[in-house]
Amino acid sequence: MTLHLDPVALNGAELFDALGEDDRMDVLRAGTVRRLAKGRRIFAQGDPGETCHTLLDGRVKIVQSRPDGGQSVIRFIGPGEMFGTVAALMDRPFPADAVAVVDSVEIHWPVTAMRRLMTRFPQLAICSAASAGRRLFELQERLGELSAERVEQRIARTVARLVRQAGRRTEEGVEIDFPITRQDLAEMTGSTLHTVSRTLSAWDERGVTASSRRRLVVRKLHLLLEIADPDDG
Amino acid sequence: MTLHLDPVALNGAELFDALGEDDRMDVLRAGTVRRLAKGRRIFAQGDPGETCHTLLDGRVKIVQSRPDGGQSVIRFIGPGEMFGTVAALMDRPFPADAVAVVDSVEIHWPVTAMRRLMTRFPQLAICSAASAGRRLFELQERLGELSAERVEQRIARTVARLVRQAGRRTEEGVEIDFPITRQDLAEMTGSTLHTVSRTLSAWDERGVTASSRRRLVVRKLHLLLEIADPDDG
DNA sequence: CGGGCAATTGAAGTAGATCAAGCCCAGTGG
DNA sequence: CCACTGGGCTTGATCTACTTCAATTGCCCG
Repeated sequence: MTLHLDPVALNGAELFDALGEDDRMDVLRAGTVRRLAKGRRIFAQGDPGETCHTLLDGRVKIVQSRPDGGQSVIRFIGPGEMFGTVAALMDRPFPADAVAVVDSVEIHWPVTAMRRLMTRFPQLAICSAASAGRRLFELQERLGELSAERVEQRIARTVARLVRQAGRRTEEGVEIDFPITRQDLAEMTGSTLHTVSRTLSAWDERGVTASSRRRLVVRKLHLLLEIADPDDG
Repeated sequence: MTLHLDPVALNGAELFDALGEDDRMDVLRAGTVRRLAKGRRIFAQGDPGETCHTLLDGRVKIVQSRPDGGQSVIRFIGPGEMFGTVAALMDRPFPADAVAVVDSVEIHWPVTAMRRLMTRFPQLAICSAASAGRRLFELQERLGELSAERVEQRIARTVARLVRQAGRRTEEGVEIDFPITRQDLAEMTGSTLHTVSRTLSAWDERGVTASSRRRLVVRKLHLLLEIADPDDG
């Protein structure tokens, strides 16, 4: 089965925004597009980083597992975002697993091909550096939060971030457009599913959110932001 | 007073390792070398990122201050490392302060000049992307630690990292070669100076470390690593 | 020699982890 | 169609590693 190759599919993809349509087509042809069934692991922590990926549709979770058996959710990838690229370009093993959380579509390139493309289109190299920079800043921010803020505040910030990344307006409010568990939230905030559960229950009570099994709707964003940033921001 | 411009001074500097001596000289000439008295602030959080820096000698602390008044020590920079570069290249304000913790020497370039240099020597661009990647991975690691490990373990890891970055062999053991306070350690581990003080006291007791005012010597590295990584690694 | 930054150390309080028990609901297969 | 099963969620009770508060000491530099 062949998926159609539409250069427009890459509109908004961070890696390709700076390229013209013709160039995009060349880049597309050098890669492989494939469907990913929900739950499918795209690469595993420790695998040699030999491929660069960009998500075209769906949602992918990047999870790091720690020696003690615990996991950390590093981030969720949305359409247009690349992943696995930094590791590949640095010839390092992947530092985390990548798992499709819903049925998704991605395109991927062997790192050798990507290097060739980057030589030909320096914009690609610059974009990928910028993307690394953005993530560096984001992590720095999260590091500061994690060491200074209380759990509720961290959960609020995390949910607010998810709203920005994956919020879909509904009549009820803004819904996170992919299934997310309390456990996920716990692993993103350095907490436990128990505490997350209690927190969400309390928020539901107050009408801030409406959460259910794998589903999260923010009904009063202003209140959430208030919790995330008490003395305003 | 003119500091002499010795291309060899840049040996081991991550940004320049890939360049020949002639090219290095060109790069050097485009920048400004200056001494930094201990305590001197090189740039401040929020300043427009208009300069790229590389430390030639000494030690620089990168500190983020949070809205609530607290601070996070993001990292310490040693000779050869660059700083402020990612922000500058992305046209973002600096996300943190940079402060010289001992008398130091740095070289810095206006970001416009650095962009020109990077076009001329693509290696510079690639190196700086790689450097961002390394730091990205390091932060990911720290994020995982911070959310999962107990304070003592985090302090141990942090000290172990400092030993790697700034350890100097002495007859007593390995000494961190710049002045560091309990407060610094607390801000690096997301803890308080009280807890750090108690922890170091306990370690001193056991002969793991020998700490005093702004000074830290690791006497039994194997024990420290044991604490940092209980079930081996 | 004195002023202030760094560090120590005790005592008390608490956020949130951990332990424990049970419930709810979406699939699955008979 | 209904019973079963297991993953996801809730909620109470207890426990504890840290923070916070408070006081004191000691070191270094001017």
